[in-house]
Amino acid sequence: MRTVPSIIHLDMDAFFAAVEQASKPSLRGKPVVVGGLGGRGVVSTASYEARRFGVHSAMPMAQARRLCPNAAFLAGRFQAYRQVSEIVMGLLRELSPLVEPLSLDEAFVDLEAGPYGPALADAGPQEGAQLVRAIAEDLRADIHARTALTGSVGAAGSKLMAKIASEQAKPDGLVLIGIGSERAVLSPLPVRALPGVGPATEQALRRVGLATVADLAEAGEEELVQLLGRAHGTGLYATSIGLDERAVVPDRDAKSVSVEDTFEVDLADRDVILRQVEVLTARCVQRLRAAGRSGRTVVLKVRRFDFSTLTRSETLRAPTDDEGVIAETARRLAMQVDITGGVRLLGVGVSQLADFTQEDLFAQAAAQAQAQATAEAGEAADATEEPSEPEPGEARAKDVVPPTGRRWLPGQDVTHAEYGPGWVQGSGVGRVTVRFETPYGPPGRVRTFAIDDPGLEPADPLPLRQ
DNA sequence: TCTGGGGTCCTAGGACCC
DNA sequence: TCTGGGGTCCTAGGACCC
Repeated sequence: MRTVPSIIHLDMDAFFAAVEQASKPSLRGKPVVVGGLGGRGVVSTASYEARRFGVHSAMPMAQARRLCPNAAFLAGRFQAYRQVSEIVMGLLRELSPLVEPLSLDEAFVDLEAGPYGPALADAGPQEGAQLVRAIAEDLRADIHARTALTGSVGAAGSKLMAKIASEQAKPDGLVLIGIGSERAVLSPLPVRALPGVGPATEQALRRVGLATVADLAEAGEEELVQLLGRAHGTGLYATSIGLDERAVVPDRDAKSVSVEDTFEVDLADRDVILRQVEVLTARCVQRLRAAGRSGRTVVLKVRRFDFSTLTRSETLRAPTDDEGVIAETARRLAMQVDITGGVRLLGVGVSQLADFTQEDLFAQAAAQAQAQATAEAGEAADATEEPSEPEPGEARAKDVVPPTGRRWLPGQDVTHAEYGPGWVQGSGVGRVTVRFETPYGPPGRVRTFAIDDPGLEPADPLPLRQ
């Protein structure tokens, strides 16, 4: 048991949207919505200005446009977000080696394992809390100095309470929850405020009259297990009384790698679907290899026209990172699913990951043998089918990039030979509109070009601070 | 113009082994 | 001859999180 609130949770405020506003001076103080821009896109992050119109994460983009037509709607720039994230995580690692990132914009830090650990251990509850407060305020100031962004920090004696504290600190704030005051803080909260309680659990609890965290604590472990099952029930009961002993764990290895695409138009043709499965596999394998991993279980995900979702998986005899093997497996799985009515999403994933090292030569050999076998099996199967050549110019869904010209996405970084760095404000009917400004200057001017203007090129994101 | 993409963890049934 | 229980792996689905 800690005597000092030495676990902190950092949560950057409206992260993606805030990076956009920091990058693009003309958008500061204005509603900004980052997300999928296609007909089936959803909001990833809305700036606080856009939230005032009711726009929020996971909302269909079409609805966001209706609610806030004057917002800037931008595609995500993950390269930029990653760059900023690395700076922020670096600042956290100065506080402790125990940094556990939850996403690009969120992390736990255990201060006791870092340079302030001894001081925190020696301090009484009062000075300890003061020290944590000072550390956290310095951190927030450093983050702003280095990235021009704000983050909110919660500090407490457990991950659970630190996370709840950072939620209360938003935006741009700091909240400490003193050791011993956990239950007082938790009790009045709606169950939905607890991590792990989503719409389904909230409903299940509401049906038996449990609405607040105090209600859960009063109901007791027995009843919650009855209601929600062993793991969820015991976990939720512990949570309701403020019990959480989980350690801050850095460097967690990924357990799966997957890639998926929702298509602008449902796919109805089996051959088109198989082609897309291959495209997805290529992307999946690229990421798998980049991570230096191999996988043993191949998973195909299909979302049908009616949004019903199914997965089919196959476990190989040995882990592999061979694109041919994984593609053949995924294709085989895709042959098994009923596609009547059309398919709106396809995904390919790999799990049961292993590190590919020298001692895996056996596994590699086995994988190759398997590849051989499945290729032959595939040929045998194909022979019974009518192999249909893809028609040239056949309408293939989605990400088939137009053969000529480039696709300019709103928000994208560009540079022009004459006008310098800027970003794409919009494009259509053969034109692209660019605003020329940088994170370091005043709002810039807009110019319009032909989409194939030879002076215009995609560019890397600029750092937010010079 | 209904509903993204990348993950984690849990449950449950059947196969298989001891 | 009849009856069994536990552990692990595989597969499918679902809840949840950011």
